[in-house]
Amino acid sequence: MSHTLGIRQAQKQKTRQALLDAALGLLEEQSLSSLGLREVTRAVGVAPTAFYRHFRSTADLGVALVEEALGSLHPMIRTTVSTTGDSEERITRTIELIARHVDGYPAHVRFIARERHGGVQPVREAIRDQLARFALEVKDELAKDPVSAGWTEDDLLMLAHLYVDQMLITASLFLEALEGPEQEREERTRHVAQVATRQMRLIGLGRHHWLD
Amino acid sequence: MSHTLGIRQAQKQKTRQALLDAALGLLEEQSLSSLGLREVTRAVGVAPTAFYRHFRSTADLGVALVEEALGSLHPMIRTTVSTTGDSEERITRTIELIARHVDGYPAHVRFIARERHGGVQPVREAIRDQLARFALEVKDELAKDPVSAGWTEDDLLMLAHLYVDQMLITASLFLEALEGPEQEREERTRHVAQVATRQMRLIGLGRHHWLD
DNA sequence: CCATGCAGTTAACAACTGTTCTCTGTAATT
DNA sequence: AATTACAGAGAACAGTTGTTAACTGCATGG
Repeated sequence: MSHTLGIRQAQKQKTRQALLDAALGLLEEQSLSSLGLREVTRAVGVAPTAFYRHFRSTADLGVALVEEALGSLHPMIRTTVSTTGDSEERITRTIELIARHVDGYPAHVRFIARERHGGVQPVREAIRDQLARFALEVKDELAKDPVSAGWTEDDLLMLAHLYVDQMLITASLFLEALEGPEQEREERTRHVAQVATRQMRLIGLGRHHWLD
Repeated sequence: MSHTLGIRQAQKQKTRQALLDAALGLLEEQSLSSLGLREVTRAVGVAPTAFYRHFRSTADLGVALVEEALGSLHPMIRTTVSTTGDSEERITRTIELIARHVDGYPAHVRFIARERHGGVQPVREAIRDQLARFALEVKDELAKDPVSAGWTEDDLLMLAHLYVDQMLITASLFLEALEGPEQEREERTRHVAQVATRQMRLIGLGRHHWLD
């Protein structure tokens, strides 16, 4: 069912993506609410008016960026949480996967962390919705685990939210470590991983004794 | 040692505070990186150039706002964490205190949540430093608790950070509940409190079984 | 009581912003 | 082959921005 786009539509998507990429770059040093439409088009090398062919406003572009940054992440979440092995192994693998993701898409991570509580309402809402979806997916995976026997849906969901928030905080800390001076980078990254691992371990302990 | 300010200095501090208040108000609907100096002075009813008598830039004003929003919070933290009673009582009281604080200073809470990962580096750093101080204070209080016997300093600190982050997330959720439509407000607030309580309880459980 | 310091004002600057309208070239459709 | 649709260019708009300079009035310290 994948219809090959005509030259026309292909070129359009290309500039659209260029706008998204340029915006993401500019957002390393500012927030979305101060991102100007002209600023973005200038970075791409296109006329300011061309912007309107793709987005109604920078807020609209922000929502598209949320889609790009989080939309493609769902399969990864599912496979990560449902990975086999004892809980210690699972924690190590999860932390490692977060670190790898931050390494691969630092601008995406920064954008989500920055705009989650940022000044643009539609973007905040889009992020909140995506994270709620993540929490639901994590909940479903948690439910499959024998440890979750006897848990109510509500309790599973509150634990899922705890995990999701914790993963976001960890990702943001990894990012800060990356932004620091090169020589401290490795040590800071290791430190973040070590702390995050123990926090996850502690939460896991609480999980095991929840029904006592 | 409190020297009564002259008429001159008193008036200066008055306008300075007016600038801070106006900025905090304007920041409800945008981020600091898009806050204009003229915008602030206009809201106060003062000439744009007067701004420079108090702050070098809006980033500088942001740092001052961090001080105002978090600086006065330290005594509260100490007394809260060190409050007596069993852990269930302590959790209830902590959540209630957070809710009360968000109710009393919503703009401050919003500002911290928004700019913690925001686009202005000096402000991010100021918030990070203050939160690190909080974590240290929480650590000190945790250390006094008999439950912490045998814990390493590192483990106490990682738990303290977990608590601080959790408190911030909870505060932000309370704020979102406040911002919603009036009729849902009470129920949403109750729901946030309920989830946060159980998350704290689960972390507390993990804490008790940490040395197993 | 007079001289100084300084919070706040006024005016002007070049540079920037979002948005509208009109136009052009060319891929897509008929 | 002729027509249409539409991504992008270009120019112009009124309004905004941060920053500088020179000023005014008044509380303060000698």
